[in-house]
Parts: sequence; structure tokens; C-alpha cells
Amino acid sequence: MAKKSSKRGGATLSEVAQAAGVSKMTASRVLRNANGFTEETKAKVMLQVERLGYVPNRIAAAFGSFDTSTLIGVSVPSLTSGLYGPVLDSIDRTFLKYGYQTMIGAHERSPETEEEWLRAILAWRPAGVILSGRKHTPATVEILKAQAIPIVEMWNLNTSPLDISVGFNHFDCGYEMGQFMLSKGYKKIAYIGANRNEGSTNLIRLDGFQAALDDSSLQMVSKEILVDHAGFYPGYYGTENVLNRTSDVDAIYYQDDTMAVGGMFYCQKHGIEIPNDIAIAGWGGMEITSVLPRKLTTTTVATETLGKSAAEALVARIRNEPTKDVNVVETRLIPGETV
Amino acid sequence: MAKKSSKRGGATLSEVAQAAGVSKMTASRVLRNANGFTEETKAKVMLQVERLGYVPNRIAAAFGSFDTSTLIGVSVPSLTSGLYGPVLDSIDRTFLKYGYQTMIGAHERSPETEEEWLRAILAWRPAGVILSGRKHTPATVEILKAQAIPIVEMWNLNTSPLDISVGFNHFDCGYEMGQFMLSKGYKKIAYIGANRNEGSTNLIRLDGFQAALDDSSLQMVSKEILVDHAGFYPGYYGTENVLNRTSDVDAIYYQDDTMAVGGMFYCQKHGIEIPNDIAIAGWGGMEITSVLPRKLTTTTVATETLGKSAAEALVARIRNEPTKDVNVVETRLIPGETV
DNA sequence: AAATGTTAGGTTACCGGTAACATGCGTCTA
DNA sequence: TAGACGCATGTTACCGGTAACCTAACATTT
Repeated sequence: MAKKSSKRGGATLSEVAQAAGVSKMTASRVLRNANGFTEETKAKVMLQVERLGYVPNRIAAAFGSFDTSTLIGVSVPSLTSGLYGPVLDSIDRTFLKYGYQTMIGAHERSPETEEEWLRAILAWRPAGVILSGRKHTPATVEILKAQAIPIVEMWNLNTSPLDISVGFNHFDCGYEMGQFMLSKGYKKIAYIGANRNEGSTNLIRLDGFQAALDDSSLQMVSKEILVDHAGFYPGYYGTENVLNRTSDVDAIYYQDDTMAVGGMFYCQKHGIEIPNDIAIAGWGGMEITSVLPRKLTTTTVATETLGKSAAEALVARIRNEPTKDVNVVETRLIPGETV
Repeated sequence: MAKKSSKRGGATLSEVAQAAGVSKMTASRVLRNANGFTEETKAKVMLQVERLGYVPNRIAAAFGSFDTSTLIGVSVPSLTSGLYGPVLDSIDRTFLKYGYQTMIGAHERSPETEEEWLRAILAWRPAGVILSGRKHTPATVEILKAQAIPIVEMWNLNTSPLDISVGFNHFDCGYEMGQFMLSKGYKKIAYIGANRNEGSTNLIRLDGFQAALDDSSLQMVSKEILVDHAGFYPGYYGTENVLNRTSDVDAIYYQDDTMAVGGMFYCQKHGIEIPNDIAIAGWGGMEITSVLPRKLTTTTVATETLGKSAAEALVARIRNEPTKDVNVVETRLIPGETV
């Protein structure tokens, strides 16, 4: 009977309107809570909405008028990392509160994947996008300019953002930790990290750390950057590498807490005392630090705040409310007991 | 000049077609790689696509014909958990390979949030959805039936799924671990977990574990289920609670590896030897286990496989290819050295 | 009482693609 | 060589909402 069933399941607005005995425009007004209808009319419409199990077709709505998009694209390097999870949770919750849906993509730390993802997401005409990572392909920048939509660059603080930047000052994190280590008298300092590509913000922390050492004219004794995701095992393994190469190390700065914990376990296994034999420090203030036998020296970052701020900045920009272009999210060095 | 600029940035298909000197239908065919055009025509169209920076409007496309949706909704309890991350990464990658976009939502372990999210996502008329968690509200089930779209229930194995189930057999995981502990002679066994609500699949593992104990007519000496996310600190804290309550415990089964590690740290701090004084076991085979001084007794789960299988099953169903309704993803008990 | 404003509600056109069908032209077969 | 066929391409209608505009009824002002 149904000729092709181009329509699936749900009723359409017209059907709801017809059942309620009003025009579909009136039904539309009721559902959008625009004004121009009586309580009585509203009741009639809502009754039919309920009865017919009407699910609005956001596609048609978005199609008709571009300003109505409730879609936000969010790109992160990875969903696996311990730190992006909380940020995404926070972003997701915040946008939900404001009535937006998020479409998350993982670009695996490659600007090319990011570009590919961006093309896909822009095809859905989102109201705005959140990007992370510091490098974009030239094409990415071109496309974004052409579409002229609000953009938040998140995670790394960018003083000349495409549009809005919300992030941590990674350079300062590294610099501060470098100074802290130096102030404690360490002289034979190593760095251990793990990166999949050049654009990673972790390297900015290394730059800051290096700068602190440079300021004291101190050479780093060893630098190990594994081609891998940051994690417990890379930390363990990286430590092994560094200590096999140069036994003369008195402090190690790790890319993040998971790697630092990996290093701690290596030291524990090999009878190396922390911080007497070797001092270690991480970054991120991850949950595991709360159970370590010795409080880890690290930098805590407010992932929840970052996500919330990024989302709120984007919403404000979408709504043409005033917003700062550059937003720093606070980080705090925790002295701990391992340095 | 532009009257309202309802259009943003990009060129439309009509503009591309006009520039190429063909009808928009022909341009559409070229872009969709449908057949019915010469190489020469294709070249003309592609040239203009390139020149004008054309980004197709997926909304309009999806609007016109419902079978074309390339959108997949994926719902998980949380983005923060260490285990869902890899699953999502894997899902995302797999769908990308098949030309679908994913829209991820976190439902915070509440069926009500899941329902809310589902309504939002269905408004976008996705080609299919992946849900996790075992409980859905009655309304959720109603809505899904009305929409008649392919569904994968993921994470927990469900022998009578709404459509397709891809998951781990949590009951067996628990049962196996129970048997394993019993086979090692432990008699005073406790369980420590952390849940935010009733629907959590973790409780199924507990059921299985309990069943193994029941089979040997053994009573659990203590059971601690914190109202929290699973994590290192809840594991630490839960252990403290249990051991303060009953010192007479010789083995603890934890909800997952993070909690087990938290417990390990508690024991380490209090001079409790593992496994001599207390045996511990976790679940998940998380990355941290690779650096522990003593190999953790746990159950490894193939998160990558789960994500890939879930995505592939959904794609097959969408394309009307044959698919099994119930797909078990393997789990493996790792004896380790802590039991 | 006429002019004016206000408000609920209807009408029309359109967003940008794609399915379905129509057309026109060259090629092959009987 | 007529007729049938195949193939590239054009034409039309439509998807489900919403903006913009219009109308009619009633209230308010002068």
C-alpha cells in the first residue's frame, strides 16, 4: 500500500497539525515555543505530539534555516587518552545543557585526519566546531574561513587563534616544573615522552622545560621521545632506555602522569629510591596519583573547567554574545614528594 | 547586497553544475559516483568542485532521501572510563572506513539520560545506533521500535537483544574468576565495586562471581559497592573499608583493574602481602597491568575487537547483509601472580 | 465611531539535494 | 534501414520543516 515508505516510523509535523486541527505552522510555533498561540491551542498540539510519538526531524529543520543548527563538531586527538575523556564528558554535558548535540571525532594526532574529519562534519553544517591540537593543514584553515563558523581551539593556549582559544599554557607548565626541579638542586635532568607526531602539544611543555634549563645554562642529560601513545608502559620502558644509556641521571620529567607512574614502577622494581636516587615529575594530575605511596610531583590541570569553558565560549560566540578570544585555564604545580 | 545570506560560505551543487555547464542532477551523479556520465563530464564537474571549494550539504542529501543517512549514534555510559575509550576509538575508525560518521553521547549510566540522548539523535535520522548498558526505559524501546532502525546493544552480551547484541559475557567472567579463586583454596572472599546505578553491567560479573561461590556453598565475607565511578581511589578506599570491617579476608575480587590497583596500593602501604596475606583480582586487562611489580590476576577483554565487531555488525544490518543477532566477544582469564 | 494596534493563526515559498521519469542520440540487430 | 536498445543527460516533484508575509478578529485610543 505505502508506495515506497520514504518515511520511517514517526509522524510528521503536518500529521500532528492535522490531527490537532491546526496548520503545521501553528504546530511548529508551539513546538519551538515561539509565540503566537493560546494555551488551548498548545494543549491540542501537545496532546497529538504525545499520542503520535512525534520525533521532530532536525534535518529538515536545519535544512530550512541555517541559523538553527544545534550541532557542534568536536575534534580530539584520541578518545583513549586519560585526559581527553573528562574534557569530552564536560563538553558534552555543557552543550547538552544549552541544547546542542556534539559530534566527536578522533584525529589521531594528524592534521590530515583532522582535515578529513572536518570536511565530513562541515557537510552537516554545524553551528560551530571545537578543535584540539596546535597544527592544522593549510586547507583546514581555508575551509574554516570559507564557512565562517565559530571555532574554538582547545587544549593548547594559542595567542593568535583562528577565532577563540581555550587552553592550558603548556609552555609555562614545563618552564615552572623546570625551575622547580632546578630550585631543588637537581642538575642531571632527563625528559621522557611519547608522541605520534610533530603537532603534539606535549612538545610545548618540553620547550618550556628546556627553556628553564637554558636559563640556568644547564644541558639536559638525556631526552627520550618514544613513538607511541603516552601510557604506563611507555613510561616504564622509556625509563629503562634512559637509565641504560646514562646512569648519571638525578631527575626525570615525564610527559604525563601515566608515564611518570610507569617510571616509578621501573624504579621500584630496580631498587631505585624516589626522590633520593632519582626525582620524578609528571603532568596532568591524573586520578592514579591519589593512591600512590608517595605523592607525585605534577601539574594538575582542570579538565572539567577546560571542557566547560570551551563549550561556553563557543555557545557565546554562536549567540553573538561578547567573548574573550583567548582564555587561559589554570594549571597548578603540585610539589608532591617525588622531587 | 546579499539579502539575508541564508547560505554560508560554500557553493551549492547548482552553482557547481552551472559553472561546469551541466545540470545539477549530472553534477550530483558525478559526486555520488553513480553512473551515467562520461569521464569528460566528470572532469568538468570535478574541476569546478575544486575551484569553488564545494562542500556537499549532507543535511539536504539526508533530507531528500532517508536511506542515505551516513550518521550513526553511539551511546556509552562515560567517556572517562579507561575501557570505553579504546572501544570508541575502534568504533569510530571502523565506521569511518565504511563512510559513516558517528555521533557519540554519554549517558552517565542512567537509562533516562540515554532516552533523552536517543530522542536528540533520532531527530537526525541516523542509519543506526549503538547503545551500551543493559537497561533501557520503556519509552526508549518504544521509540526504537517506531523508528525501526538497526540497533546494536554493545558491551554486555544480551541473548534476546532488541536487534543485535555484541558483547562480553560478564556473567561468565565473574563465574570463572570465582572458580579460579576457589580452586586456589581461598575461602574468605570479598567483592569491591563502584556503581552509579542499577543498570551497570558490572553487577552481572558480581552475579556470576556469586554463583561460583554459591556452587561451593561459600558465603561472601564482605561486599562493598561504592556509589562512585570505578577508579584507583575508590579501589583504595573500598579496600580500607572492607579490611576495617572484617580483617578476616583472604581474597578480593574487584570490579575492574583500576580498583584492583587501588587495592594493591592500599595493601602495599599497610604491609599486606599479595597474594600471601590477601589475593586480589581485577577485570579488564588495562594497560597499567603491564607495569605492576606483580602480574595482576585479571580478565582481559578485547576492546578493539568489541568496537570493530559492533560497528561491522551494524553496517551489515544497515546494508541488509546477513548478520548474527548475538555476538560474543572473547574474554580471557589471566592467572597472573596476585591470586 | 473611526483609526490604530495587537495577537492568533493561516499561506506561500523555499532551503539543496536526489528519485523517478523523460528525452535525445548513437549503435546494434534483424 | 526500421526498430530496439543503451547510455548520458535534463526535467519535475518532493522531502519536512521554518521565515516572511498576510489576514481576521478583537481591544484600545482619540
